[in-house]
Amino acid sequence: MSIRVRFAPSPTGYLHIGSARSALFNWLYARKTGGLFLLRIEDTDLQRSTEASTRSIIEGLEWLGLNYDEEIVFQSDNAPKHRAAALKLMEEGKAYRDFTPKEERADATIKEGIAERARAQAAEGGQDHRSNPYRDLPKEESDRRAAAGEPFAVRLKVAREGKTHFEDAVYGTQERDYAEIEDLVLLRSDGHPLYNLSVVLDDIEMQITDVIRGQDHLTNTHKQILLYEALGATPPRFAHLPLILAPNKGKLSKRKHGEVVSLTTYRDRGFVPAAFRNFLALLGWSPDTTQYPAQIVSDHNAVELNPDPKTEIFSLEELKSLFSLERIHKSNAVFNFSETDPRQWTDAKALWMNAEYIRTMPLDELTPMVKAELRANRLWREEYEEEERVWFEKTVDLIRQRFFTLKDFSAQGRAYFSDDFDFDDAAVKKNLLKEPRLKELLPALADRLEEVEPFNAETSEVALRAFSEEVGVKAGLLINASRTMLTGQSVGPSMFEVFDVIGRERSVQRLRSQVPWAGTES
RNA sequence: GGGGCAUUGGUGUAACUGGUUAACACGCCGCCCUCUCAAGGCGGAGAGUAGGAGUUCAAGUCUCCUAUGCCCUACCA
Repeated sequence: MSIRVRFAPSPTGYLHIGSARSALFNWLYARKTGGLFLLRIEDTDLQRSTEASTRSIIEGLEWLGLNYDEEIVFQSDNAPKHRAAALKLMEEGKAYRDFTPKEERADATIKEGIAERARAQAAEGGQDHRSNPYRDLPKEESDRRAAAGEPFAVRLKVAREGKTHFEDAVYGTQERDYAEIEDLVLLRSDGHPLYNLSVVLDDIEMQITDVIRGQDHLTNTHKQILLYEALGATPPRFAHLPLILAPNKGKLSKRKHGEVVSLTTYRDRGFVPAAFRNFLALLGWSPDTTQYPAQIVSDHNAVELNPDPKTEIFSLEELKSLFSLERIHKSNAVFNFSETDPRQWTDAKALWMNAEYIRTMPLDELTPMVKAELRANRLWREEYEEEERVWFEKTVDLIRQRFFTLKDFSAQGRAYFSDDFDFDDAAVKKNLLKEPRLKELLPALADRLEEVEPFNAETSEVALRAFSEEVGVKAGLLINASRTMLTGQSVGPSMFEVFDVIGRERSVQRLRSQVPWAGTES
């Protein structure tokens, strides 16, 4: 039977990077095995589910390049079936009506409530999960009370003796005594089916063969196994993924950590999808490096692996071919970032990887992203597409070497695409104001450059060096001053390459500008 | 309170069925290159594998205990 896996997020907010990684692992597994990757939106919590979240989840998957097969399943559509299944279990004597009045509890105190109740039970001489008074209520009485309109929840009747077990692809053999599992609620008293029931039923219906999900569901799995058994279905294989934690090893949540946990943040802050995907893949999984530089077959295509055993840069094809459930880790991974240092707003390795992709990826894959970035900042000109395409690509290729995100193209890179750019104060101070003569030297340099023919990196260098010798100043002085005049910054590519790309006309014009000196006269 | 899972430099990870001075990537520091900043090259600091006990000729790898963290324990998902 061919592999069928699913990604089943609940649309109660942005797509969390941990969920994104679950999606990625599912996708990789499906693509590697030639199986199918399905999407199911678990929108059974009507209050919290929003259409906007659903959209953002789909967008996020698309951004990461994780295409799904078949139609999206909305779990809420299946609620009637889930209800019917629960009722059927009841008829078969595998579930029962619980007429205990519903206990209302505030979300905030729920954890305390659980612990408190457990402690109380322990004090009474041990917890007995089979002590529900309605568990063995005669059928006639149960039916009568239900018919009379008394509200009830439906609970699974867990056997008194026995154990559940399953083999987790990551965590190994898992076993749990029935005594430790309560008679879980299948249907709320308002008839609403609950999570464990819905998941199991949907996974059966979608013929899921492998459930790959967060480790937070590891213990829930035992309950689900019980349901598979009650329903007479074969459980799928399970693979639980380690969690992604915050730097303090605590839970990574939007409430506490803000936008770093949201996948869309990475899109909005200039990440290349392939880079972030690559980074996520290495959180909780690592390839079997002993296989390099072997050629592996995936999707029936031979994939040439990067022969460098030290690299952690993997293309999608490489990830697909290298991925295996066996090499997923058991321990949680820390997502390292600083909440106070803006330069470390996200994991340093992710940032490095993004820079690595930006400077090494094929130019024709990068330019569309740069185009989108420039366009969003009104820096894009249609000429870049046609008559100035060569210039555009040359410029992108030049400046990408020291950029970290796509945002840099419109920020630090602004001066290459527009005459309207800002001067960095520190740069002006360091490269221009320190030497008063520059105010006259730079326009003079402009005069020289105007005569150079042709105008390019080599000729501008010759001209500048000759000029510096003539006037008796170090070439570096003029070079650094020029950089600031032409780009507003103190750092950037080799100055002569910059001259070349900015062009004679704009270079000369900017060198003659008095703007940086304006207002500095004492 | 009960149960489950985990624990290798700051972070991500490696280390075949126990076998030389615990490896790599990111980060950090230094040197080289140099017009700046990156990149690149070279080098360095940083863990004796959470702690303890045991098994063994030999333990990061096996066993037990402790600690810590995370998850579950809900008519949430």
